[in-house]
Amino acid sequence: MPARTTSAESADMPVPQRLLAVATRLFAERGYDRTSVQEIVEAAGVTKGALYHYFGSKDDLLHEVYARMLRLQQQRLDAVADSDAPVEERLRTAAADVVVTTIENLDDAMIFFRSMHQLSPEKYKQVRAERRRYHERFRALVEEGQRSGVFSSATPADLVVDYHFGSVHHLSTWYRADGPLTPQQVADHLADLLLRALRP
Amino acid sequence: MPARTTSAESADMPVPQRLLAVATRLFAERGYDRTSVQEIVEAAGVTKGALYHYFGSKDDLLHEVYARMLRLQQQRLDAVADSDAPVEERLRTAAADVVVTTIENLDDAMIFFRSMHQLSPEKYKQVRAERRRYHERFRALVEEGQRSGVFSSATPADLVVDYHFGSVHHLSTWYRADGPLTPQQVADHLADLLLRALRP
DNA sequence: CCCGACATACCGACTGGTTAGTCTGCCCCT
DNA sequence: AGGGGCAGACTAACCAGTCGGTATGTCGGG
Repeated sequence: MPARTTSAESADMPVPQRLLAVATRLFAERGYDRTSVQEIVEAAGVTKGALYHYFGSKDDLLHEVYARMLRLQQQRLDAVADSDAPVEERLRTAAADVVVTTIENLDDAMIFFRSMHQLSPEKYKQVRAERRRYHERFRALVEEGQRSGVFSSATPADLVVDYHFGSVHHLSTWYRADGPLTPQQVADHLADLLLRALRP
Repeated sequence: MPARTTSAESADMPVPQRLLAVATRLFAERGYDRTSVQEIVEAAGVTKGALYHYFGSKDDLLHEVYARMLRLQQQRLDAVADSDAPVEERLRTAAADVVVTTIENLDDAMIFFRSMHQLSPEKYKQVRAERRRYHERFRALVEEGQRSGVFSSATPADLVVDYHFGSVHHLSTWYRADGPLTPQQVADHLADLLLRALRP
């Protein structure tokens, strides 16, 4: 048993998942470019043969991380946006939710915002498109509130959304699990800042 | 005259500056790891000998970009924070100013937030330390306003600052020079959002 | 006024090491 | 007995950094 691996990425997990879990961690720690395929397979306790048996390329591994993250967040946003609570509450919930899920998957988020441009051009395009869909759904909430007068229209909805997601990206830079605030507390604060900025 | 280069990075600029300008552009376009020293020297119209005559390593080139950016922004923040305008106005000016200078040096900013972790450990530490100094100066403004009651204390100053700088980081992802808003307009909007979020 | 000594600026071939991805084949399960 | 799951050696392409060499310039002394 060489080079200790973290908790659940050990021997009992099926090889494909194990590879993905290890790759996620290493990409987050060292970055995509600086992580060699050799390092990944060693940490997963297999060889290159296994990796290329399940994945077409190193790039595929990265893409999987994105697909997983995008699926999760889009799903959760849709659920919130489709509810029939007042728009104020829907936005607050959505804004806080994306913060919590980002913190809970901080490795994925780190990779997302730091290594996105290292995807192959076509996969990059695809990820951008899905990202935009998410973004637009969120913006629709802001616009709805602005039209109905619940939110101030002083700032274009686009900018408001970019403002908020900027802080979400930024989370992986400063949030520490051993810090004083729980994910939920951070989320509540950030959602609160957004809603306060939007007060008429 | 091979491979057209952009405007001012051409033959009349002294070699060291030219190398730095070209490297900045390429790092922003393709990322640090994916830009080879060979590509840099070719685009600058010199050879490796020249590059290693002026710079100790590829890493040095990256560090220069950071040093330039940090110097500029710290200088501007200090000037604003030291003025004797009301804290509300000082914060608004500082918040808008960092947005404008970030947009005006979008390549540098892109590199900053995407390639920082590719610096050698000691240079990385140094950059982080200077960055923290900047951050703290900014936070002091928020805290001052909170103590004097001009700003709401609902959110810890730390979080407020991270919220705002998140959006600044994010700028290089979405801001386009050919978009509808001028840098100053974006800056005013973002500063406004910050100040509005801080209303008591 | 010229000559040699030394320096600065740069060239470009080379090296040692690393990398993603391939291929052949073994092993085990069905 | 046949195929999925994997091992591990191999290859071809790079890459950062080095090094000996050259061209141009500068300066002091005879």
